[in-house]
Amino acid sequence: MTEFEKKVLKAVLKIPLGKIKSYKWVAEKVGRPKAYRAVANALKKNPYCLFIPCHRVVKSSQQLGGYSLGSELKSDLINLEKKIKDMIE
DNA sequence: ATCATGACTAATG
DNA sequence: CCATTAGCCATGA
Repeated sequence: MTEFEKKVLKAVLKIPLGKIKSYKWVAEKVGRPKAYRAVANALKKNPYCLFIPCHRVVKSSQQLGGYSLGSELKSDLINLEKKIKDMIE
């Protein structure tokens, strides 16, 4: 595991329930505003889906990006979390 | 050191 | 809205 990857994962862990952030946002968070592409690589390499909410990371245009376990699952998870959030509030 | 590879982005036609 | 283009960067071979 490289330092860069750790930083990325840490940043992703901070994304709150029901919210989504862009790859660019993560890149800036780790101090490398232009490494959004590398960020995508890191997420792809570390499918710790149970602990790292990588499904909350989408494209900058709010468009659903990719997902190692299938983009449909990704959107499902996003909607699910949204419901959970509303339910709790 | 060099090269190819993306879950990308922004700009342009 | 869709296609193309150039820029960008960590990572592995």
